[in-house]
Formats: sequence, C-alpha cells, structure tokens
Amino acid sequence: MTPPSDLIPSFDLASETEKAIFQAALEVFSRKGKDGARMQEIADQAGINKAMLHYYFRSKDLLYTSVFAHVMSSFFSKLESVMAKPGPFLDRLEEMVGVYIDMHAAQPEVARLWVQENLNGAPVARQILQQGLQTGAGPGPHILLERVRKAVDDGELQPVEPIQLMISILGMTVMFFISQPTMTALDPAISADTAAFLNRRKQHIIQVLRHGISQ
Amino acid sequence: MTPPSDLIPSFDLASETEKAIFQAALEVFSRKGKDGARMQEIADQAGINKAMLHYYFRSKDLLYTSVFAHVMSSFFSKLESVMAKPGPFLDRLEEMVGVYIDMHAAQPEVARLWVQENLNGAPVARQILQQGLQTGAGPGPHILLERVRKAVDDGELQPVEPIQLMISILGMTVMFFISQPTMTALDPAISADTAAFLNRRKQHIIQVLRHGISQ
DNA sequence: CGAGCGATTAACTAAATGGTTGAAACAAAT
DNA sequence: ATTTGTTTCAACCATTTAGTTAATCGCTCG
Repeated sequence: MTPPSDLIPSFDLASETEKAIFQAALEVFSRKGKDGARMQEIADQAGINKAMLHYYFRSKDLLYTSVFAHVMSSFFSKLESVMAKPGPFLDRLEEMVGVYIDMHAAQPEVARLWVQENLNGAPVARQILQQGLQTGAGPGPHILLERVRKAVDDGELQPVEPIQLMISILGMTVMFFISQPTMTALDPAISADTAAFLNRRKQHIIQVLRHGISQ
Repeated sequence: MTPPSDLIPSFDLASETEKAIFQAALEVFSRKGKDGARMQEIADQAGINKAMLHYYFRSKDLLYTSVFAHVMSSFFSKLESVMAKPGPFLDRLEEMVGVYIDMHAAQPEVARLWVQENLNGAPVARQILQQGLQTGAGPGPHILLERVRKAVDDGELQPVEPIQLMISILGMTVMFFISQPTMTALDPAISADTAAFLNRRKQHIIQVLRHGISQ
C-alpha cells in the first residue's frame, strides 16, 4: 500500500494509517484540546479502530506530544526560512504575512492547536523545549525579534519594541482562524468566498503595518 | 451572609457560593474548554462540594452556558457604551483599545473562554444567539462595524473593510492574553512588570493603527 | 426550645473513557 | 505450504466522570 515515496533515508516512514491518525488527532486536539479530546473520536475521524492509536503512539499523552512537536517544528522552520532572506524588512514582512496566512488557510488546525496549548498553560510546549534536542528546532521566533531590532537600528522602521510588533503581526494574521465562527456570523461575505477574503486580509494587514489607517 | 447590597429588584441575588462557583467555572472552562473541564476541578477551585455545582446549576452544560452567556453580554455592553460615545473615530478607537486591554488584564479568562468556544465551533454561542431573548444583548459588535463604515464615509479613515479592521483590533488587543505563556517565555521583561508591558502595548497598538511602522 | 427549610456533604451509581489483550487477517519470504 | 512478521480488530478491564441521593448542618421564626 505505502510505496516508499522517496529514498531519503531519514525519518518518517509513516504508513497511510499513521498519517490518517496524525491528521485526525490534529483536528480533534485543535478543537477540543488535549483533555477534551476523546481517543474514540480520533479513531472514528481516522476511520480506524481505537486500538490502532495505541499501536502507533503508545498513549494519549504521547500522541498529543508527537502531533504538537511535529507541527510546531515544521511551522517554525518555514517561518525562519522566510525571515532569513535578505532585502528590506518591510518586504520580508509582506512576504511573511502572505506565507503565514496561506499556511493557516491550508491547515488552520495548527494555529488552533497552538492556541489550545497556550490556553492550557503550555505545559507540553515547555516540556518539549526543555528536552531541547527536538528536531533541531533552532532559534524559531527569535529570528524575527532579531530582525526587527536590526531594522529599527538601521532606521528602516520607527522605534518599535520587537515583541510588541511580533504580537501584533501574530494577532492580525492568526486571529481570524481562531475566531472564524464568530466572524463568519458577523459577515456572511466571508464564507461566500473565503479565498478572496483572505487575499483582502493580506492587503489590509500590510496596509495597516505600513501606514496605519488614519487619513 | 449575603447582605442585600442594593435594593435593585432585578436579577442576580447570587449567594457567595454561587459567585465562587461562577468564578471557578470561568477559570477552568477558559483553560480546558467545555469538554476538557472536570466538574470536580471546578468544585475544588471553588472550595466546595461537587454536589453544589448541580444544586445551583443543574448540569455541566447549563453551567457552561450560563457562564458563557453572562460573561459575553457583560463584555459586549461595555464595548457598546464606549463605541457609542461621540467624537473623532480614532479617539474612540484609542479609548476602546485602552478599555479593552484593561478589561482583559483584569479578567483574562473572558477572552480565553470566548476563544475556546470559537475553537470548538461556537455551538453554544449559536444556541444563545438563536434564543435571542438573552439579556437584551443588543447589537453588540455591529456597532463597531457601523461606526467604521461611517468614519470611512466621512473621510476620517482611509478606505477600510470594517470586518478587516475589527479582526485586526481584536487580534492585536487579545492575542497577548491568549498566548501569554509563549510570549513570556520569549521575553522575560513581560512577567517582570506586566502592567508596564500592557501600557506599552496600548501605545504600540495606537501607533500602528494611526501611522503604521514604516519610517 | 423545636419545627421548618434552604444549604451542604459523603457516599453512591451508571455511563464513558483510556488502555490492554489475544486472536485473526494479511503480506512477504522461505 | 509454512513460516514470520506486521497490521487490524472485537471484546475486555480498571479508572474516571457527570450526576444522584439521603442524611445532616445551621439558621430563622413561632
């Protein structure tokens, strides 16, 4: 069933079922949180028997940790690669906003899972970070912070506290995916054509970041 | 024990225990979500016997719905009263950002509960809205949307899609309270003096909204 | 005092949940 | 065909969980 898609010898010889479990777990955990999720629901969503969950991942805790760690490191590395590029900071920022929104549009569960973890006090995130060795996750968001500091020093930006800007960018890009039910209830145009809405969203964020909204 | 604090005949003769339950439920639900929360944990946090939860609120569902509905309507009414005031839109906005952040600083659980509900697909919020009759909740966020439309028409703002601006404001003000563990891990200065950080946050948001960050 | 009544509690129940197991199905190798 | 190893599953177990109950506390009022 599972053709060895490429010959890269590294990790992840994931079988179809393993991938199905992974995706189902991501969806359920991101909606209900670690404690709210039910193993049976994950199994149903993956279309497999509950025993398989424990066959591939030993326990609920391990399943959650695996999903969270994997998903975060893949997101971070993408982020880094964008921010590491050279060029004017605001252009980098513009690309980052675009990429970030596209990533979340393709997989909104990732942001939701990250929020769930934070609402819960981020115990698993802490544990992963302390083990450290994880996937060589590297500097992660620190790159963005450093880049902002440099841009301010170089006079590219008005003086801005890096962490403040980071929270603002994160908030503007991610908030929609976190509050989608409320927002679509407020404005039906969103669900009518979500892709178009998200394109307008990118432009809006860039506009605000560059020039603000005052006339 | 519970002195009839004022003679307003309306609702809410809540006893001390009822208030304790309410607050404890808010805290636990906001961390774990409706399904993740345990009635025992709520009881422990409130310092009472678990049976009292069912004595005052009949079931877990009813407790959650009560807490969510109450908390949302009180937040909305505050919001409305700020936006309804006259004066230049950007001044209103500035006041709103300040009030909003202060409210969340005083009770971060409210935003967290709202996010939990949204992550879960907002079934309870929907149900409450359909019943409608609830607390005369009124127009709620629509006031903000209308106000933005008017400000654009009057030439006070650059052309902005109201819902986009609303998401941006919400994102910038609320995101910190949702992602506090991650943010404090990234910048220890935050936990050193959170009040000062939040004041800088207000100024930053206003700066971005008014003029953006480009030099 | 003591009858009445709301508030409170420990002990209990039925159902749901995380996790286990032993056997069966399946595939590839010998 | 037999073996060997992996994948899959139904049935099962122990614990946890929402919800109940019946008894008790503590107050107020006659």
